[in-house]
Amino acid sequence: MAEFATPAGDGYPRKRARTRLLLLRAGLQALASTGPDSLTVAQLTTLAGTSAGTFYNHFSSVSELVAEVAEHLGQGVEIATGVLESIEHDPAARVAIGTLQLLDLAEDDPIASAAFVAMVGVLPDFRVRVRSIVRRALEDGVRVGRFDVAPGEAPVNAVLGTSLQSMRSRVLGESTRTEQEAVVALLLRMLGLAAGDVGTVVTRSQEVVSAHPWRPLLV
Amino acid sequence: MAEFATPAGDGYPRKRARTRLLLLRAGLQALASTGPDSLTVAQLTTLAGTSAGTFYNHFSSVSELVAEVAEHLGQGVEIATGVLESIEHDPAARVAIGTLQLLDLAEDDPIASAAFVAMVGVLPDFRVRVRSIVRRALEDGVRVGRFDVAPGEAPVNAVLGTSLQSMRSRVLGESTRTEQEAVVALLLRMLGLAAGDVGTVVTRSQEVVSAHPWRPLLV
Amino acid sequence: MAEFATPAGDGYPRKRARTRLLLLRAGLQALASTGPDSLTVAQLTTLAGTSAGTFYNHFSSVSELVAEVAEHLGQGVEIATGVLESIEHDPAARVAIGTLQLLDLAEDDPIASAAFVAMVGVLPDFRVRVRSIVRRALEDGVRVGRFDVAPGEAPVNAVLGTSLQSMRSRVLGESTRTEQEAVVALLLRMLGLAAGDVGTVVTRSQEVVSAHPWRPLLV
Amino acid sequence: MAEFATPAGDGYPRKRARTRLLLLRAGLQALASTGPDSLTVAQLTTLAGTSAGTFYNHFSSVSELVAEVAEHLGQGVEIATGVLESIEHDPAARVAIGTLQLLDLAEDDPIASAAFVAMVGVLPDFRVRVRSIVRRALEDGVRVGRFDVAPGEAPVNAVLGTSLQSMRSRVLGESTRTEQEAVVALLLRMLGLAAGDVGTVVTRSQEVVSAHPWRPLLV
DNA sequence: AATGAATGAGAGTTCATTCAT
DNA sequence: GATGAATGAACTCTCATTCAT
Repeated sequence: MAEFATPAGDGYPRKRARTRLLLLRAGLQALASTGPDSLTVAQLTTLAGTSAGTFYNHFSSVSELVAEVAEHLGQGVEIATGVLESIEHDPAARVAIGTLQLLDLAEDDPIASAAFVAMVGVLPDFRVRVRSIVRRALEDGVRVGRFDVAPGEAPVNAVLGTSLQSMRSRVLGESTRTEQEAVVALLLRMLGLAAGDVGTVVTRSQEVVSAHPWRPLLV
Repeated sequence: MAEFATPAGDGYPRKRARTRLLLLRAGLQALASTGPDSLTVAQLTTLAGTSAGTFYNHFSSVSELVAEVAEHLGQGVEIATGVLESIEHDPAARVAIGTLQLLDLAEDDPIASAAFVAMVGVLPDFRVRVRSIVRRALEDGVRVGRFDVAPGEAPVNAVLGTSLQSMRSRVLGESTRTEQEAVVALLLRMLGLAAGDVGTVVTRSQEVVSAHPWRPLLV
Repeated sequence: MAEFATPAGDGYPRKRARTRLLLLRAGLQALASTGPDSLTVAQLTTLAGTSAGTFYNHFSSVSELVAEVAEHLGQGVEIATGVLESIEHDPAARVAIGTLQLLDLAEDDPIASAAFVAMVGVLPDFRVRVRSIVRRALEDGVRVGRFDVAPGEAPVNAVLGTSLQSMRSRVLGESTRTEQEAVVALLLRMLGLAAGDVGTVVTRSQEVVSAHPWRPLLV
Repeated sequence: MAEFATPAGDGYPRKRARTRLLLLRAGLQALASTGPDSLTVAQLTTLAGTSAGTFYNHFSSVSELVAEVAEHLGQGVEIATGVLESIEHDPAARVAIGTLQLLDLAEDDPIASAAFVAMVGVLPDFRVRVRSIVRRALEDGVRVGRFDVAPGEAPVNAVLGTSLQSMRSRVLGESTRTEQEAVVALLLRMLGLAAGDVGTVVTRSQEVVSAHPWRPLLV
């Protein structure tokens, strides 16, 4: 599953931080299978191997922990986006790469994937954040003439909905890994990328993803 | 919101049936804002204007009620699909019409829409049912040469994900009614419908939907 | 199980009485396995094949029904005692016969037996009634010189306790039918019956019981 | 009433153990007046002065608590039996002493007595345990020639039934303390102890009981 | 007379939260 | 800082009881 890096350093602060991380990881794991409202403190502390009292030493409520998990994940996505923008200037490829990274995540870390999908569906802040990233990528694509879509939420919903549904489908075992390329090709065609470019972009994006896999590693 | 028709007839059975419907309606309404696992009997009975004891006269658990709501809704979708198949032979138009009906629902009955979206996301049986309908429509389109997609789950996920995300987006107030056509146009382009046909199909589908609005009215 | 005789006659009163009997029988049956406090209306009406409303047409509460069952049973025991006094003048034999009748009941009608034992343990009125019968028999035996015990509750408790415990033991399958005679012989020895008379009394009592089996048949 | 010793020691474990004991004591007390199936958590926690949540911190259900009370009591009886065997070698005296101890309990701790009687009547495991003790004592008496009864359940039922009924009778105020000796004398005569020995055994047993009173003190 | 739908009080059980250790 | 015992509110479910049919 997604990992929260254990902080280095020593002494008390280090132990405290470690416990906090254990709880955040537990939160991510729990969110994979349980809606944020059904999450219980007992569930979290069992997964984290700590006690109820300790939980409240770190968070004042479950929803606070959930918010923090979302914050970490949101930052992770934005950081990855920043990296992507610095290494790939073609917006079409960026969309393809981002999508492929998400689909890869569904392969390699079903727990983090399920949590990610659920959070987009349910946490308004997280949802806004992810949508903004998608929207910006599409606008870039239109601006440089790679995409042909009217401004608005329609293509955002299409890209986001397709990606999330494909992730969920993979996590649930409905679809197979081999369909990843097909999904990306459909998205590019939908966005109006010239038909002759679709194959090229997909292929190149695959390579980039191999070199830059993404994991929602949260500190 | 979606309506459950009040049964005619008289005497005890009628009263019993009416109460049951009040509870089912309450269930649909509650599912719009609360995950199926967070639903409480108190919530349902408050919405339905009955008492806890009465709830258990009709259902043995909340999840039984949820299953029944899902069953009703699933049947409603299938019936609507049957009607659609009988009045429209172009699979591309059928996909467009179905999508428009869902987007219209998001306008006219946000509660039923939200519940519908949540249920596809969370209830396995319901999910399978809806996916089957989508898959069949796409296969029809490919068979008659209107769509150009490889078999598999990728296009199912794309169509379903886009539609659901658009519905949710509309319910949440993120997007506007005027983007409905854009969504459908994107879907048709994604499925490989000849570019010149997209506009025609969208326009005609709009007309059909005006004449045949859909409401998940459950008996 | 113990039977409540269905009243003859016709018209409504007859039907009403029949329903009442069905409920009383259900009560007896239920008391065999459930303490009077754990008895539920639903249990009774299910056993009786009627509805909750009907129950309240006949009894104002479960405890009223229980009291009525006890009253019936108490009268039944007293009637049987009267019969016994008229056909057998030896008090020792009367004690033996009464005990054997109870032990036979444990064979032939475990349900009525279990209910009987439970009721003596738990319903004060019923308990008093049964104890009085035992006490009178013992006093008679002392008066005519068959028994040799001091007045008081000690022998009443011994006879009653031994009989009830033997019944329960038989109902639970702990002991066998063949031990009936042994129980009676122990009782007679305990009460001080001349050793040489025990065998004779037991044997003769067996014969009487064969000719006069007892069933707590309640009208 | 019977006492559960408060554990010494300190810190958390001690408090936890104390609460547990409060609940067990409450269980014993409640069992004196209520059948095990009618016991409620509210009843127990009121008696124990704790809250419902606390109850479930210690027991997963009422029946688990009941089982534990029975286990404690059963062990108490067995320990007392062991002591008795070590201090008194005459089986007839042992039976007399055991009975007297129970009858004394009815004087001194009506609550524990009532619970004891109810438990023998209703809890299979407890019942088996107590019967075994009685059976063993009787077999010993037969083996050494003090008792004259045929093997089987009949004398077990007689001794147990008489003792329990006498206890109950005393608890209910039907009989008096002065009848204790009479009960024991009846039992010894019933078991076939030589008539001339009965008085001696009773007298000596009284003395032993005075020196070794029994209380089902449970740790 | 019988029925069974509705009711709400109460029982069992869980869970967030506090606090002494 | 971590622990886990205690708490009570909230939830699920049952059941006695009423009443319109």
